[in-house]
Amino acid sequence: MKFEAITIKDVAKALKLSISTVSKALRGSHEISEETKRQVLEYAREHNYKPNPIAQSLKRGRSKSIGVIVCNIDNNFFSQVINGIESVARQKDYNVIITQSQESYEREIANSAHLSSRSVDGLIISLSAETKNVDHLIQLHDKGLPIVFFDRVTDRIATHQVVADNQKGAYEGTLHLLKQGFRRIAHITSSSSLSITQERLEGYKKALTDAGLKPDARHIKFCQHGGMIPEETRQALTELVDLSDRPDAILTASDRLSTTTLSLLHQMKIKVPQEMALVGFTNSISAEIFSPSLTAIIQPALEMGQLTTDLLIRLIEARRPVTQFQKQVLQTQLIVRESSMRRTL
Amino acid sequence: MKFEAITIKDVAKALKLSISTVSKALRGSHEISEETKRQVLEYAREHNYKPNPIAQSLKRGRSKSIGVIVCNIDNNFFSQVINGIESVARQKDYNVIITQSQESYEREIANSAHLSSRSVDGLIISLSAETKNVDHLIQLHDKGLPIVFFDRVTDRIATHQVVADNQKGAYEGTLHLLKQGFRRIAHITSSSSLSITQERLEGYKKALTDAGLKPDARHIKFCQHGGMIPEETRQALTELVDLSDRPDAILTASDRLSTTTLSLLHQMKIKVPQEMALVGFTNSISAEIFSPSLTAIIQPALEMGQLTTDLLIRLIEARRPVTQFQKQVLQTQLIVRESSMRRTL
DNA sequence: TAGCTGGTCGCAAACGTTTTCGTAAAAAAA
DNA sequence: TTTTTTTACGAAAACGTTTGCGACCAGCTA
Repeated sequence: MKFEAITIKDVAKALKLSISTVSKALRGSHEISEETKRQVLEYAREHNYKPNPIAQSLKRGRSKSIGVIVCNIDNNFFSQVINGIESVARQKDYNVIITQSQESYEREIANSAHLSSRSVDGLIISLSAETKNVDHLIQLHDKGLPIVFFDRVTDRIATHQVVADNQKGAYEGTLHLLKQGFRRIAHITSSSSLSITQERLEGYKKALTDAGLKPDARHIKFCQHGGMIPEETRQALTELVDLSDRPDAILTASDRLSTTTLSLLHQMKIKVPQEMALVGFTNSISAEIFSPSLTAIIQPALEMGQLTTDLLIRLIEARRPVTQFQKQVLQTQLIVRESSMRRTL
Repeated sequence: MKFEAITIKDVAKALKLSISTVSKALRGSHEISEETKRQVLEYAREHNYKPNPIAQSLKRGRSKSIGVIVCNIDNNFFSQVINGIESVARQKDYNVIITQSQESYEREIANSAHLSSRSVDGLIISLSAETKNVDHLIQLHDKGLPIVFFDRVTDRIATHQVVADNQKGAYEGTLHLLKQGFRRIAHITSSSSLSITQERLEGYKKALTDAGLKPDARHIKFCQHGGMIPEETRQALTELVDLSDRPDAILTASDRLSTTTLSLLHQMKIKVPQEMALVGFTNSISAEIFSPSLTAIIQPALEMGQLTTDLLIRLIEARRPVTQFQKQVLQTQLIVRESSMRRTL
């Protein structure tokens, strides 16, 4: 199977011009007469000439593609972010190559190596739950690969970051539960090494403290694999439920954790919100039709993707080394629904 | 910003060998002595030499990447298919470039053109709801680009197809509703031009006919945009609800249609399943925690992605033109939950 | 007339590989 | 020893572009 395309050489031969003349004409060089340009452009259009992007990449040393590493595509938050990435990338004529780490450190390393060897011009990444060490990214960054982080970021690499205001989001979610009268509020969160985990945890603690409550370590459960292993979440929830002073509400820190927790509560026949209220970070488009409808802390996922990509492309196309880096912080939104109501609506 | 990598030339210079010797040594050619090979391999490993894939692509005329066009990534069915695609592609060392048509014919054309100009070695596609004409794909296929269809297929191009047994799936879903005692069963489906729409419609009709009921055209609603425009689904549902002999059950034909319909029923304060039962084609991982939990016809999405990719790669790597094409039909699975129960569980 | 200037265009190198072919030296056969 | 074969390597072309530079010609100036 061969896919034969017309090349610049064919155009040159047909028009009895040199290859370089054709090339310059196509790029509108001033060295070429208007008449010749017209001929070339016309012939190219008629015969549907498209420059071979691979040859261009080789020549220019840029591939016009960006790599993306997310933990999982099968998740509304990330798929929405990717929608944002794609929209900006397409508009600026970049390709997007998406890979999934599945929350695995190994796969994150493999993916980043693979992407860089595929000559992406830049990398967008949200760290995996297992990742504690970012040396693999530091190496790439030191070699000159532009990187922008979103969501799960690290300060060990000097570059742009795009995040939600996680602390505030968690604070508001917790505050809402407090206002509803819940007092023993637990927190199921992701790997403790993640930036989002730390920030959300702080917001959670701060809300409790501000309300005169003391955060209880037994009420805080970490899922090192970010909920990719269901058993992990089950374990965390079971421990909470078995506590002598069982919590009356839970704040979950991620999309997958939220849906898994709700699902497990169903299985355990624990009534939500009567026996256990729930507020979760989630961008699930179905949160409204959950049973009960789920009070959600929503991140502006689309915007995050767009902003991240915009920053990355600026980095890629910068003429001189960039030394000033931004940390963009976007606001979350709390949508109150049944799962956090003191009395069912 | 430049990303400097070590090239074969650097290796040659360092070892005082010619470029061709190094190249052959790296590929384990028999015409290079064991000693030289050892040296080259060692040096390459130590200095982390990676062949430049762009140069290789240019030389070989293959890019080791495959393009994917789906209507939407933000959807469990497609994201699971993509998981399948990715797993096989990665294993065979292919890159995957994912694009979304958003159910738009225009975008499908633009994406296919873009992907082919980006020199993908093959294309995986599930047609958009708006697509009635596949000339753009025929052109690419005629030029020699291997294509494999999944889910929403067309017979106008002679190539492999991977689909679910849509007719049987719809038949079983409808039959289940009938067995539960529902008699006025409506069907909300996608664009009538889609293969899946036709097949599911047939299954639905056959189940009714086999039960001695006559399919009623007023009970069948098409959404030309596949539910991407919420208003479209609302319109369809409203018309059904306003019928003098209002249906007592609905079979929805796609992931998005199912969740949207359930959501709209909530908004309309129509009790499910008491006033309106619901069975839907969906791969949503949250169907179990919907309110009520949603009876689902599940497609083996992961397998579909894997099979599709396997077939495509075989096509790409075929030494001689392939003339025998397969239509792989995978079985669906019906998961009965509350939304289709005559009496709530 | 001789020298300059602009305007057009082509030559050739370069990007990093792979691969065909040629060739020197070493080994084997005569 | 001479001839043939084998072994091990290098030169160069090719993939499709882009681009610096030189060549050529017309028209102009002095």
